[in-house]
Amino acid sequence: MSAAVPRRAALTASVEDYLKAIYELEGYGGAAGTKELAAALGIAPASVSGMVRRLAEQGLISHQRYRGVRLTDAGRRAALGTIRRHRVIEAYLAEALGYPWDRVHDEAERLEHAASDELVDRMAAAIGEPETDPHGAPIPARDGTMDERRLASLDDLPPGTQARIQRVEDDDPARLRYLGELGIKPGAPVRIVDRAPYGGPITLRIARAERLIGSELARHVLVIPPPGVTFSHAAGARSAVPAAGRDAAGSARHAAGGGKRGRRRRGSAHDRD
Amino acid sequence: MSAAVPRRAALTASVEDYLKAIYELEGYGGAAGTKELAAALGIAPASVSGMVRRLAEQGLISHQRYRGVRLTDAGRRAALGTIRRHRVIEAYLAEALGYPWDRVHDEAERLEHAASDELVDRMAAAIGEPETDPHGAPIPARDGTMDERRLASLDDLPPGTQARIQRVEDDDPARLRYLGELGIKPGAPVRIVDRAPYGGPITLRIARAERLIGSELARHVLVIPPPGVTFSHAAGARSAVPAAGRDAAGSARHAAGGGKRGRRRRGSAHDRD
DNA sequence: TCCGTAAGTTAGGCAATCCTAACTTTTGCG
DNA sequence: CGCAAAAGTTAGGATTGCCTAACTTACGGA
Ligand SMILES: [Mn+2]
Ligand SMILES: [Mn+2]
Ligand SMILES: [Mn+2]
Ligand SMILES: [Mn+2]
Repeated sequence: MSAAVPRRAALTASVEDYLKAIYELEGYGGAAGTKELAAALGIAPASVSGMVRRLAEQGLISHQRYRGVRLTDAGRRAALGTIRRHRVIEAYLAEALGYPWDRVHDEAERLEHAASDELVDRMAAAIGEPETDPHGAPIPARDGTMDERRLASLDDLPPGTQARIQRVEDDDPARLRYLGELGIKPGAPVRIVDRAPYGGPITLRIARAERLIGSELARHVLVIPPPGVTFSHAAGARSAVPAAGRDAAGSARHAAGGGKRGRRRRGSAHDRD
Repeated sequence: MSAAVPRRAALTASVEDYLKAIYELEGYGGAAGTKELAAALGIAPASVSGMVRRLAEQGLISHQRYRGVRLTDAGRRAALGTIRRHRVIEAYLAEALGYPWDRVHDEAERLEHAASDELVDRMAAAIGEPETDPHGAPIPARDGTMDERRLASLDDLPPGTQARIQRVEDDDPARLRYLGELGIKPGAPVRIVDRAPYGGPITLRIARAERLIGSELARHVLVIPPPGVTFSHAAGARSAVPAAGRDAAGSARHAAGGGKRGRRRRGSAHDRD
C-alpha cells in the first residue's frame, strides 16, 4: 500500500499553511510579522524564524530581518492555490455533503493539503463553480485571480444604511452558529436601524426581524462598503485603519498555549477563509 | 492559516500506511516480513526496522526479531479504519465525482489520512452505503468488521466454469484501463471457454464477447471460488499456496528505486484495495 | 537622546522518518 | 552438516518542524 503519492511538485502541508497565513496577514500592502504569524499558526515565534529562512531560500517569500516577510510571486501563486483548494472544499462539503457551515473549516484545513487540483476542479464543477465559500470568502479562480475588494463591517455602517451581507469571518464555530440563528449569512439584506453610542449595541433589521448585536460581533460581519463609508475592518486580515484598534495582532486567539513537556499539542485553529 | 487540526487521536500518515501494509501482507494467518513491507511501502528495509520498533512500543504490532510482525488488536482496528476510509473515498470519487476507476487509488491514498470519519460516513451515505470499492474490494463496516472471504483468480478456474467477477487488483492503472476495455469489472459474469496448456492464454466469454487473456493477467482478476476450486491467489495479498510461486514478495513492483543523493523521491504506488 | 519593552533571532534540543553502509541471524542447498 | 545468500538489524546521517532559553534589534515615549 502506498509509497509517497505526492500531490503536486508538493510543498509540505506546513509550508502551505505558512504561505496562506502570510497571504492573509499581508492584507492590503503590509508585511507579515513573525509574532503575528506565530500566533496565526499556533506555534512559537522562534519556529517561525526558522521556517522563514527556509521559505526565503526557496524563493517563496522575501524577508527583511526584523522587518517582516512578503510573498514573492511564486509564494503568492502557491498561497492562492491552497486558498482555492480550501474554499472549494468548504463549499463542496456544505453544498454536496450537507455539512453545517461551522464545521467545514477544520475539515478543509486538512484536505486542502491532500486534495489534487483535479479533485478540487471536479468538486467545483459538481456544485456549479461557486464564487465564494460558505462564509462568503471569494474563491480564487484556477488562474490565480481573485476578487480582493476591501469590505466594510457592520460596525462601520451609520444608522439607516442598507446593505447585503457579503461575508462573515469563519474563525469561531460557535459564532458562526449564532450568526446562523440570527439569519446573518452571505446574501442576506440587512439594514442598520440604530446604533447606541460608545460602542453600544447595534439594532439590525435582518430576515424580517429586528436584532440587537454587539459591536464586537458586528466587526466580524462584512458588507460591500456603501458609498462614503470608511471601513475599519477589511476582508482578508488586518484593519485598514492606520493605528487605532490594532492591538490584537490579526485576530489570533489563544496563541500557542504554554505546555511544559509533551510537544505536539498546538491550539485549535483560528483563521478566516 | 490554521494550527494543527488533527483528524483523530491521530496516527501519522506514515504509521497508517505501515499498518495498512502489514494488514494486507499478513494475509491469511502469516506474519509480514521486513523486506516485503519495505517493498510494499517503497522504502528501504532499514527504515522499516526502525519504524517496526516504534510500532511495537506503541502496542500496534508484535514483533519477533528476524521473524516478522503481526498486528495487535489495536493495530488491526487502526488498519481497518484506514482501509475503510480509503475504500469509501475510492467509491465516492468514482460514484459521485465521475473519477475513472484507474485514478481513484492515488487520490484516496492521500485523502485517507486527512478525511475525518464523519466525512467518510457522509460520503458513504451519499452514495448509498457501498459494500465494495470500485475494484470490488470489500469496505470494512464502521464497527471494523469486513468480509474476508478468500477469492480464487480466473487463472484457477478450469474450462467450462461460470463465475461472476468479484474483484480486480487495483495496483496498476494501465492494467485497470485494459480490464475496463475488456469488460472485466466487478459484477460481470464470465465463463472460462478454454485454456491453453502450460500457462497459455485463457479464452473467456465476457460481456457477450470472447476474449483471450494471459494467465498473468488472469491472476489479477478474482472471483468467488466455485465449489472444488483450489485457489492460488487470494484477495488481500499473498498467495494461499504453500511455497511455489511466491518469489516476488507480495506483488511489489519497482521497489525502492536506487538514487544516490536527493532523498524524497520514493517510487509511485503499488498496492491493492 | 536614551532606554525599556516588544519583536525577532540564534543556539541547542528533540521526535519522526528516511537513507546508506556495515554487521548479524536465518535458512535453503549441495 | 556447513555455508553463502537472503533477510533483518544496527550505526550514523540528513531533513523537516517545533520547542525553550538567551541574546539582539527596533522603536515609541519620557
Ligand atoms: Mn491547512
Ligand atoms: Mn471559509
Ligand atoms: Mn496512504
Ligand atoms: Mn485502492
